[in-house]
Amino acid sequence: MAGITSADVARESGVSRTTVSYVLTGRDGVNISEETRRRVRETATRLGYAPSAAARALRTGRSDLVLCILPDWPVGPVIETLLDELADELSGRGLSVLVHHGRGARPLSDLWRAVTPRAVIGFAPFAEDDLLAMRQAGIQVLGTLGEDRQPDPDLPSESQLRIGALQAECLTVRATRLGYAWPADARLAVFARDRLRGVQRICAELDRPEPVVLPVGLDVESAAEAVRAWRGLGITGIAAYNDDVALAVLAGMRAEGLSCPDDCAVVGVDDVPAARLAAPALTTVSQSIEVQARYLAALVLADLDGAAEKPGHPGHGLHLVERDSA
Amino acid sequence: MAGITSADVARESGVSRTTVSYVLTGRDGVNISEETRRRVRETATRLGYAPSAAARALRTGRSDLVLCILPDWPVGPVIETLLDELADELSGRGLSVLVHHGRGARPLSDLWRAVTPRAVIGFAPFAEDDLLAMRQAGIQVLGTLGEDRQPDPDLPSESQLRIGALQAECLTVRATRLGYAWPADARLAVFARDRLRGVQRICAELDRPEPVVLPVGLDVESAAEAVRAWRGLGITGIAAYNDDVALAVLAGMRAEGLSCPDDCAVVGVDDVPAARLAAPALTTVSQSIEVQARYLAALVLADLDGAAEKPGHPGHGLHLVERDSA
DNA sequence: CTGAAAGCGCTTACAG
DNA sequence: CTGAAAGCGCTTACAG
Repeated sequence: MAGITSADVARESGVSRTTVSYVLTGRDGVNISEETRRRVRETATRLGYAPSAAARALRTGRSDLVLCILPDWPVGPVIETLLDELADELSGRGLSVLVHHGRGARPLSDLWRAVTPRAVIGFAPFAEDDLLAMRQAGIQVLGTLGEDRQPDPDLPSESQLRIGALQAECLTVRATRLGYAWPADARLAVFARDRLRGVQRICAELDRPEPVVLPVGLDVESAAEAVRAWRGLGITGIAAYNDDVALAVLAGMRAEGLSCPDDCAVVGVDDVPAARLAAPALTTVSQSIEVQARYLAALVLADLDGAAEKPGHPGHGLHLVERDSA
Repeated sequence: MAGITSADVARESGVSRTTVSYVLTGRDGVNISEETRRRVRETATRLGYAPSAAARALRTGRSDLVLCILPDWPVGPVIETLLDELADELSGRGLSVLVHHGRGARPLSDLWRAVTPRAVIGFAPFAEDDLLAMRQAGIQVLGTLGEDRQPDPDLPSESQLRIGALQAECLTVRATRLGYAWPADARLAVFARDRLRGVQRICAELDRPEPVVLPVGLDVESAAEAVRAWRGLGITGIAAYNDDVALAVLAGMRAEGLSCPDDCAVVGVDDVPAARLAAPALTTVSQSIEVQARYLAALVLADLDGAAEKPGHPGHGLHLVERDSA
């Protein structure tokens, strides 16, 4: 039992709970003597008083939390960094970021009610009724990239598309026929689909043949098999779903005695630490996390402040990191 | 405003709020006709009623949340998987896992009050007063590996020690003098220290010279510099802080024209996907996440059930994954 | 400038 | 078998 309530602070400092509340929540409108304010604050810290968030949430209908809903698989260092930066950005305004892994696997509905967050940021689309309920409860709902409209599941994400396009633009400089290394983990298919479409779009624009899609697991065997197949088709450029998959392709080529980029070029996505350390160093598409995090934070804060106009979208912040593999 | 309260459900189904509460929280002690139960439940779902977690938390002083406090840097795939498994394990009992990144950087005190969690799991030591306050509030506080005692910051973590020891045991088979590849990121020093101590302990036991500690950043340059220095000292086995650092060492050796494991063996930690894809495939120490997650979940649930005895510790679940680099 | 009082939505003894 | 009522701790019109 922590047990220190605002009533304790009031009694101890000889004022009413009203005054305690006014002093502690910092309402400037009310005139309270500087002396009283000082005394209340002093008592509060002396008693170790911290307001009950549950009571406050019940009363005001809102907490100081921002809830991030992640998919139910390990999201990798990029998202992790994003979360971290977002938390930093928001903590200055008294907002805490809470992350829930496992969207999809576990029911979401209870969670946002349990937290009554100020905003919810989804890293994968929400179910229609979840979305509606959150909106009705007055919660700000944001998509990954600050897309305020709920992304239509059938509509490709513009930034995923851009990722694939950047990969293809890089590869088509030297390669005519492209391969696409599809991730083995089925849960990644949503993103893979859109990235692949980006590759396809560029191929179509340049009148190149369709990219040949092959699944690549995170082991040498699986990758070597794909590499052999691509090789047989005369393919000399591979766009991989992400760096992990790209690293597998590199290992597969090595196992097959092929040299990169001479025999075949490879481009990844994410720029994980291992990318620059690979042999050859991996060319990859990187997202500038800071920009993204700052934009997300700005959106949340704009809503918090009841700002009329939203901050402008900073663009996708994607760029190619050219190294040796392509 | 969602606005559907238990009162609405009560009115709509012609019973009192008491009855609604009894039916929905599933108290078996009270005798309520099956017919009434059915009607209440039906009305609740029809109206889309979900109890206010804030009110429930205020009333009972407890929510159905388990709060995990992570350090303020990207924790890597191992912890991510652990979190995910833990969430799965706990969701069966109606508990949701919420993760907070950024321990240290941002104030913790407000957070656990805002969430009133059932349990808090810390992946880095808590401040003494935070710990005290949480215990006082009746919150179960657990360490990373289910260590129920608050780890003494000056006392090495037994499992970190074991990690280093496993690395050293593997390397000392062939190498006499060892090097330790220390992570460039200062925030990792807490763990690096204990892993290094594990290496030192084995070296001492075998009457080998002290390992030579050198910082290694996640780039070829930095690693190559360290490799040259170790080389000059006649060192032929390197224990790396984790797989990322080990990959850097491998890249550094490659840059220096050295061959692994012939010129020098390397052992990492974590078994990230890139480890098995490296050239040569990286020998590494792996933690069995499932065991760890299940144990953590069991601890939380035992407390929830008011069990007298705690589940037995499953051991550290560490093992060496032998591949080609050592 | 400060206090008494209502009410957020729930759970739970307690009385019928 | 079911309901009226208290109370969790807070905020905030409202009245002095």
